Amino acid sequence: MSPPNTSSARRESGDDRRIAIAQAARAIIIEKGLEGLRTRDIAERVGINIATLHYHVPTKEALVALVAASLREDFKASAQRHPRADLPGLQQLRVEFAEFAEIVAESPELIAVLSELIDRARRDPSIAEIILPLQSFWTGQYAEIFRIGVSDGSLRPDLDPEAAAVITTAALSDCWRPHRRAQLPAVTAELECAFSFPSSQG
Amino acid sequence: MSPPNTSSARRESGDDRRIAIAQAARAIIIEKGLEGLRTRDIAERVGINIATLHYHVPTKEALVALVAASLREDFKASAQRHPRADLPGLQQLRVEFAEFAEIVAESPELIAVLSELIDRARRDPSIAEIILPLQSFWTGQYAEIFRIGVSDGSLRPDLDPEAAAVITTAALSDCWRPHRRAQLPAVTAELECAFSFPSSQG
DNA sequence: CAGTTTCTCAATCAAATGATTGATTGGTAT
DNA sequence: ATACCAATCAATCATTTGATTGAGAAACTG
Repeated sequence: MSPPNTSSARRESGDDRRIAIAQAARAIIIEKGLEGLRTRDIAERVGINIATLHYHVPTKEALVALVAASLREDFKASAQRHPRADLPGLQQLRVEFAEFAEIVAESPELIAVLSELIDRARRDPSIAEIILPLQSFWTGQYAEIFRIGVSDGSLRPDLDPEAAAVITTAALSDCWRPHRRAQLPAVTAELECAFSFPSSQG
Repeated sequence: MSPPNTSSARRESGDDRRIAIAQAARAIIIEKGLEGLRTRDIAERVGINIATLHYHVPTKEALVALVAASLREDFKASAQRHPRADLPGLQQLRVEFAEFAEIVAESPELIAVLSELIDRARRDPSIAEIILPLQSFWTGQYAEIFRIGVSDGSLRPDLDPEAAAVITTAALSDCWRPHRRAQLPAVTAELECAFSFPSSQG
């Protein structure tokens, strides 16, 4: 039994290990898709043996669920930032768009992992159970902003908050993709025009 | 060498074979994703030997490209239907939405194949080369309708056709997914409101 | 410290996977 | 009928794949 490379290194805790495994899996999904995700490649990237990987995450299915859970954790972290509840709806929308643009800039490739998991969610209820509520939550936040905007008169009175939220999140997601990224500013500007109330422009 | 199951069956032509292979692959992608696409499963579904599959489509990569090409063929077939060029922009938009709803109803699961290929396009230039032009073409059609609508006054004069087209196609694609399908009518209605010119409502 | 639990590893397993080989069959032209 | 080419097949290959086993090390606990 050869000693660890760093002879004085403590073992990572189980939780830290699983975080490292999830991060490695995410990186590989970005490169090769779920299609190319291999347990050995993950183990290698983390710097552990394949059996160790299985010790911490017993099946490949559990591994994909771990990736989904790690996305949920990330999402939770960014959901802690509250929108400025004192601002008119239209202003809140602008703030959300600016924050979204920041996320895209910080994590340009996260959409690849998300998209793969959304595709898998259709086929795998355990992934759907994690991913779909994230989507709903995100859409729900926009719906709430739209309701506020309709109430305060900064957004169109005939606007359907739920439908507008779907349109918005769909458009933003599409602009997260590499070949659409350059269009994000134009798309957010158009969304603002589309939903704002012309007689209360401000 | 055992005789074929249907002793009087003619051999299929190479083109017919490849069509059958593409269709079988599409069906399997819907069930299992690209992740679960296996050459032997395809061969079995078509009713041929694995070596025969390789005879017609030499590599798995070529197989995925064949699937993408078959989507392109489908798309071409539906792109033959011309929009009513004599109608105002807003009316054309309504016609497009109605036709889109028909496609969704006819081919509810096509989005799964499309989505998997869009994900792969990011990682594989040969797929991107097929899939991205399809997307651009679709978006371009909406942009053209928006330009017409701005000109004829049925749509908002401050509307950005390209951005509006991205928003529209993104929202429609999202509503093709199973968990969003019920929202398609509300979303198309909201898109109409968002882009129409209030003083020329008709 | 000793005992127990957790974690890690190399080696291995059984099956799957994309692909190949060589023989045979089907189809066509002369 | 023959020759040639296209297509098909069973058998096979080499490698990969998710997962397991059993021994040993590391960490924890009393």
